[in-house]
Amino acid sequence: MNTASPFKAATLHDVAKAAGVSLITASRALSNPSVVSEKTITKVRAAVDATGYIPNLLAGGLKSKRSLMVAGIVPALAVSQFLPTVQTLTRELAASGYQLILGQTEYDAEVEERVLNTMIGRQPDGIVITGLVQSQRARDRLQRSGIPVVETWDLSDRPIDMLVGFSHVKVGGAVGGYFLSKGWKHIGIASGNDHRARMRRDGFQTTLGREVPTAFVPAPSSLELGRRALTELLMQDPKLEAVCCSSDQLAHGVMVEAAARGMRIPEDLAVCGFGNADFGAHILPSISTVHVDGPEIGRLAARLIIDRCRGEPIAQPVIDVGFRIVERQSTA
Amino acid sequence: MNTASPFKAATLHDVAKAAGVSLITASRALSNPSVVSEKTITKVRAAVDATGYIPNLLAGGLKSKRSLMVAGIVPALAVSQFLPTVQTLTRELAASGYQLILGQTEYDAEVEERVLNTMIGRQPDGIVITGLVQSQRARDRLQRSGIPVVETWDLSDRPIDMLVGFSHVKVGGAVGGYFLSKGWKHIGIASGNDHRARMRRDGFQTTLGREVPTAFVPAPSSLELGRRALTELLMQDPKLEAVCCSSDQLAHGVMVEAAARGMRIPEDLAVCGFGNADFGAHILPSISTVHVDGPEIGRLAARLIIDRCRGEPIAQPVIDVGFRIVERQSTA
DNA sequence: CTGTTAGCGCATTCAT
DNA sequence: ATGAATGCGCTAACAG
Repeated sequence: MNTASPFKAATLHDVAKAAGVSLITASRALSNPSVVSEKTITKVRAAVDATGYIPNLLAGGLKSKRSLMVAGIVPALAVSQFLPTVQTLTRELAASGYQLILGQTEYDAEVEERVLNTMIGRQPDGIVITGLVQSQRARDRLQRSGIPVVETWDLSDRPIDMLVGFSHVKVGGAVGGYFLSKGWKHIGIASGNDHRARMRRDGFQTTLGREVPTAFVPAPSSLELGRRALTELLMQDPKLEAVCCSSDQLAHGVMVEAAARGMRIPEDLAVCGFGNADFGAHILPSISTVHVDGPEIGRLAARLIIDRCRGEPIAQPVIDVGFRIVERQSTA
Repeated sequence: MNTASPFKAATLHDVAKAAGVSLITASRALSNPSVVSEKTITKVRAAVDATGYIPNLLAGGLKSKRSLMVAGIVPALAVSQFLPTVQTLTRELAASGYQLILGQTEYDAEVEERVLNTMIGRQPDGIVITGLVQSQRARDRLQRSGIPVVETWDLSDRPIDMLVGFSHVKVGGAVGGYFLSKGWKHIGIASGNDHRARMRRDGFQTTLGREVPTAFVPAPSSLELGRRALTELLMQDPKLEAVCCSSDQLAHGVMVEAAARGMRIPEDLAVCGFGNADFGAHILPSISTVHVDGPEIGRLAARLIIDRCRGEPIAQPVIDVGFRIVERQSTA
C-alpha cells in the first residue's frame, strides 16, 4: 500500500488481459476451477505467474462477504497459559485459508470493548475470545453482528454464541478436595487477580468450607511474584504447610522462595500450580498442577468457526474440555 | 459476515440518512472532523449511536489504500523469545489504529513464502518479520510489493527495506570472550538448530578459535531439551566445566540436570543462557544470560512502519539495538 | 463547509 | 463454458 512503489501491483484485470480471457473467467479459473475448461485454467495460471498476481483479499472479501480473517482476542499475548491455544488456533485456521487478527485487551474491560468494535469493523468470519465477554453491551453488539463467536477458557450457561472451555469453579473445587484429602490445615493461596483465577479460588474455598489466606498478585504472573507471594503468606501464617497457586509460574516462584528459606518440598511445604506448563514436569521437585488441553481448545475453536462458515450444523456449540489434576513431587 | 443474522449491519448510508446529511459528509465527520462543522459532527455522532454503526474497514481500506493492518510473521507464536516483541508491537500498533495479522512460518521456508504471499494479498500497511527472509524470490516479491517491511532480531547489510535487530555473530563472539576470560577449557554448547542460534554458535567458536562439542536440539527449545542436552554433552566430555546455551530455557534445563547429577553450579559447571527470560533472575542459582531488549524491538518496528505510512522520512532504516551480557550466579 | 461523481478490485447475479 | 453488467461500502477528487 506504499505509493512510493514504482510497480503497480497486477490486478485480476491484468491477468485476464494477459491470458486473453474475460475478467470473470480469470476469477473463476482461480477460485472455482471446476467450472472452467482445462485449457483456460492453464492459460490463466501462466498469466498469474507472468504478472506476479496476488489476489486482493480486501476487494474479494468486500464483495463475497467472506474476509477469510478470524479475530483472536487475548488479555495479553505473553500470558503463557493461552499461547498453545492461540498457536494451534492460528495454525488450524491457516490450514483452511484463514488468518488471525490479534487483539489485546490488556485486562481492561473498556479496552476490550474498543477492540471488539474495531474487530467487528474488519468483518471477520469469526471471533475467538479468551474468557467470557463481561460487558453486556459488547455481548449484544457481538450477537447482533451475526459473526460466529467462540468464547474459550471458561464455561457459561449462556454464551454469546459458541464456547470451548471448562469450569474454573470446578477446578478450584477439585484442587480443594485434593488438599483436604492430604489433611493439610495451614493452607494459603497465591492467586492472580483476574476473573478466572478468582473463580478457582472461590471453588477452592467453598470445598474447604472456609476462607483461605490469599496473596493476590497482578497479571501477568511470574516466578518473581510467586516468591513475593510466599513471603506474604508466611507472614500471615508462619505454620504454612501447603500453597495453592493460580499458575505454574507462581508455583515455581513459591518453590524457589521456599528453597531459599531452607524449607523442603513437599515435606515442609506442598505446592500446587495450574496450567501444566512444560517446565513443571522437568524441574526438581516437579510441580503438581492442573492440566488443561490448551491446543485442543484452539483446535476445537477453529473447527467451530470453520464449520459455521461453511454452513454446516454445529452438533455441540458448548464444549467442556474438562481438566485433570496431575500429581507430581511437589505434593506427593 | 453471517447471513443468518436477522439484522443487516448499518452502513454509512444509513448514518447519513439518519443524520440528514450526505454520505460523504458523514464519512468526513467521522474520519476527518476538522473540516466539518460542530453541529454536523454532533448530528452524525448521534446517528452513529442510534444505528449502532461500525465502519467497514474492508471497504475503507479498498478505496483509501490504507488497510490499517500490519502483518506480523513469527516462526511459531510460542517461541518465548519473540513474545515481548510481538506483544509490544501489537500494543503500539493498536495505539495508532493498526491491527496485527499473525502469520506462523513453522520454521519452514516454504511455509514462510506461502504465508508472505497471502499476507501481501491482504494489503497490509506494513510487514514485520522475525529474522531475515531467506528466499530470494520472497525478498523480491516483498520489495516489489512496495509494502514497508521491517526485518527484526537479526542484522544484515542488505535488508529488504528496514531492520531492527542485532548481530548474533557478535553475541556469540562476546560470550566466547567471556568464557575465555574465565579460563574454562572443557566447554560445550547446547543450541537450537535455527539460523540465528547457529550464527551465535559460529561467533562463539570463532572467538575460541576451535570447534566446540555441541548438542543440537529441535525448536522450540525447552527445559526438558536442556536436560537431555547436558546428558549428551557429558557423554562427549565427562570433564565438562561450562555450557553455553542458546536460550534461558535450555540453560535452566542444563542446570536442573546438573543438580540431579549432584553437580554444583557454578563450581562444577558454569552455565550461560540467552534472552534474559524473566525467571532467570529469580531462580537459584540465577542464570547468567545475554540481554536483548525485545519490547524495544517491537516498539521501534511499530514506529518505523507508522512513520513510513505517514510519509515521514526515516532517519535510520537499520537499527542495531545491541545486547549485553548479564552475569549472574550460574557463572560467577 | 458541504455535496456530486467516480471508482478501489473483485465476485455475484444474469445472460449467451 | 464464457462474458457483460452491477454493486459490495467506502473515500479521493473535484465541484459548489
